[in-house]
Amino acid sequence: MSISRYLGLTLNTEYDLRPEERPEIARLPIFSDMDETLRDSIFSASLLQAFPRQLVLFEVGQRADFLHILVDGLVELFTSNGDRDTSMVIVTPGHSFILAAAITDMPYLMAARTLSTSRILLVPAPLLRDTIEQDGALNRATMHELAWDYREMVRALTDMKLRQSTERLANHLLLQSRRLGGADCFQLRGEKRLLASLLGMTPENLSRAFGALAQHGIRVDGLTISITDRKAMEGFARPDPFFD
Amino acid sequence: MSISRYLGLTLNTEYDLRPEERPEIARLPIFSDMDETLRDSIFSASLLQAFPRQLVLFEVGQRADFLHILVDGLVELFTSNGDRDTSMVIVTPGHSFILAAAITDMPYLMAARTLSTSRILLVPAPLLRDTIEQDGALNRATMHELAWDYREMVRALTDMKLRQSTERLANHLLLQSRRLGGADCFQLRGEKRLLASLLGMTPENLSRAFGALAQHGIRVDGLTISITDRKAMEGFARPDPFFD
DNA sequence: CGAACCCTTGATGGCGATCAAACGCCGTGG
DNA sequence: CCACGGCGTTTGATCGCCATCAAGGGTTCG
Repeated sequence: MSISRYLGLTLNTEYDLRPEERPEIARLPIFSDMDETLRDSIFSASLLQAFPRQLVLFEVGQRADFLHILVDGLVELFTSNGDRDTSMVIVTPGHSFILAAAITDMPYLMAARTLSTSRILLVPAPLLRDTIEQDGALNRATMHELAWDYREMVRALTDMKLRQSTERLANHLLLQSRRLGGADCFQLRGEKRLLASLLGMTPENLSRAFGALAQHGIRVDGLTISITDRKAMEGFARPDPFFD
Repeated sequence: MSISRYLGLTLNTEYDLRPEERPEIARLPIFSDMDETLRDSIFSASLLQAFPRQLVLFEVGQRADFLHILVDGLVELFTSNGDRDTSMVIVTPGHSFILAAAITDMPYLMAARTLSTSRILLVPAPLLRDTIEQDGALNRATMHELAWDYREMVRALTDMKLRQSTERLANHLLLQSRRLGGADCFQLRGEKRLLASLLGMTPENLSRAFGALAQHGIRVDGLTISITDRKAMEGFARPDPFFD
């Protein structure tokens, strides 16, 4: 099976997983606890591919022939409605994507594009489904990842339904800070227009929302965010203790 | 283990699963293909409970001790933000709910209440997790249900981000019609205010949206919906071929 | 019969989208 | 090296969708 044919183009960055690369991939959460023999058989049938930035990996509606696992780089999952489109998830290294489609053998509900140069492991979906049934650890890991993705979607939907845009931004920033161990200063990954789309707003309003948060303990300089008054920030954002 | 203690109240409708009820439950999609011995051991440890309508089953943040499976009735999953709340999912008979929380052993992200008198099977979460690892069919069924729930969430989120309220209503009605085999006339389940909350709008605007759809081939009489001009309806709603 | 409660309809206001223009940054090409 | 053009961001002005507030009609239930 050729990935080039699957993608409809030829890239010289396509190759089978090399032996020296396997340990790095094997440490990913989804594979780390599984049986070594089965893991090797998955790796032998998988392909590690490097993609340039801004490349569309697949479109909505295609069949999910491969589970995608982002080894490094950055990937955006997005959907469109004809005229308008919106980004749904930002995939960070070490995470799989379109797991639900690969497991149920159904068409993608989201399209994917690389935001930066990315290396992606492509695991044939039928092999994944077979191996899941033979290996309890892989099974658990897959289930957990899927459950986690589900919870992220629940959170994004409640965010969209219950909060207005500036509150969404505030909570997003607090969450980013928390994920970096409570850092008061950090960098946004990617352009602001991407963040705007992720939060369900326009770039113009994101800009205004950043301005409004200056009153609540946030300073912005380009892509670097500083939380100057965490108390004020939390008072404005009212993060949910179970979600955020 | 007492469900009454778990719920913090005593109801005379609590009992272990009776032998004559097992065949009915065993036909549910999640159990239908699994090993009979394991299924019986699950049933022996589970409880079938009847709840009156408008009862809150659990709140956000509680630990997921049981997987819930709705045998009959109607259940709403909802979240709140302190002052405001919104309904996230309507659970119909034959489906499990809070599967993600039960599998990952994490707190509920959504609360649940019965919309009508409901019978619910309560499966201890640890037993579920153990049995999933022993039974491939249950494993597959669980994974599929979880993946399906995920896809429903993706759909709801894109709906909220890309469409305005009247379009969401129109597509919801078309989808209901499709799920009933293309019926041109059907009944809404539950009150309209519930539908409004599910679609992320106020009851007032839902009413106005129904009025606006009169121009596009919809007639409403109480809870009965008639699609009088399907072409016009689809022209207005522009359903996505992969989502809707 | 009255009291809730839901649904509807109208009036008003606010949040956020759209349109428009200017600024800064960075690439290329003269 | 500088001029130019493209693109992302910012800021301002305006418009539209939708929430809110308010009131009236219908139904259900005590």
